[in-house]
Amino acid sequence: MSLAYAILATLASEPASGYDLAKKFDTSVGFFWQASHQQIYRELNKLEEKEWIEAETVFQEGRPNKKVYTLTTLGKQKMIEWIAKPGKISRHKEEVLVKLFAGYLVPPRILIRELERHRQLHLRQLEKYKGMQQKYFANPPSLDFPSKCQYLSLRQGIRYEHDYVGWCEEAISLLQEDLSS
Amino acid sequence: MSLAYAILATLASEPASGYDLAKKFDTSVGFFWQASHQQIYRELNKLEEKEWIEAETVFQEGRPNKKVYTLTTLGKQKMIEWIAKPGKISRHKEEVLVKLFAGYLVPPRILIRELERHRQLHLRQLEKYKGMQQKYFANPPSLDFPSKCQYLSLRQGIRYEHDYVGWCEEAISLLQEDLSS
DNA sequence: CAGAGCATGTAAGAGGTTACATGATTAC
DNA sequence: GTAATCATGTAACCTCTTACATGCTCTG
Repeated sequence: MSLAYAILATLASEPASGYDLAKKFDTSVGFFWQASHQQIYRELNKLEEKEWIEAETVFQEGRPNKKVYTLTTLGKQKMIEWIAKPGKISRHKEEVLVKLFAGYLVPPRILIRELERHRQLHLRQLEKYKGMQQKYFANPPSLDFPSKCQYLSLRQGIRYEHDYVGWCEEAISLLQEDLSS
Repeated sequence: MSLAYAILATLASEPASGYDLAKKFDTSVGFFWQASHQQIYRELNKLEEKEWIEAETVFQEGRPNKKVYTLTTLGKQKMIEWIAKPGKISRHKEEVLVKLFAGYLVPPRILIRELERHRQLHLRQLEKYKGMQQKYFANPPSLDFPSKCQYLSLRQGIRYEHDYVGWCEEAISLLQEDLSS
């Protein structure tokens, strides 16, 4: 059900087509929710049927026409109700940790190599987020309420990636003691 | 596919029944991978068919019989191959952040209340993990290789929860400035 | 003229959730 | 006697991923 609300949340700030949404799910909204274009188009049809959003076809020259979706009053109301409703704690799934859990089956250097790879992937993500922070949210206390909300989403991403990199380093250095075997 | 490997990883350390596995997915393995008993039983059948695991029925008095699963040589080999194969970065989905992203639709106090709830849930989780760390992994450098691997999984959980609590506090204190509206 | 970007979809299958179903024993 | 624990499953449904499918324009 959360995908529906992630779409509504995005449409709340401005109307968008399925294609636009797919792009946002690769960047901004993508910090905390991912969805492929296939999922998005399917969900948009469902939401339109329920009349939480409405579509307007925009004719374009030199480009395919697009259907631009807008949040309806009903949709906005449903979004507000959902925000106010206490939510469950999100448990995350980490493939690397599954590997590590049975990591004693392979020589430590294999694990270290994989952890090093992940360290670099997360480091790259961290740099990207930090760049965005500097560019769009230079002075947090001066932001208006809507911007603060989105700034705090980005802050989560930054903290998470920073911490992940730290954990990789801790893990690598502990495993290095067993490198002889 | 990862659920299969999460089960194999668990069976690698000791044979277990579906019921035993379900319990572990609520505790230790549950730090980084969650699964319901329905999923587990379905997956166990698939893995038995592929001969990655094998079952032995254990007759019990006063209790229902159980099927205890063991990793086969093939299963162990598949697990080792999977560990060595470079994996993708796991992106996490955070419902609270979807709420925050459209959080300007509701008064700040609603958001603060929800963030406070999550702060407490994660704090409780953190205390639980810290307790486990003290109990089972008091002196990390002295641990053997297999224990180190499992210790590092727990460390991730601890870091994650600690950081999450920190983010909640940061978010709450920033939003408190808008509390008048 | 090749490749990237715009724009929208279908179909199959894997993964995951919720509800239903049974039945014995043990602890309070 | 009520609830929790042990033990295993089926069925329906929803969500998510991967692959396939089309066709136009703009940039290099």
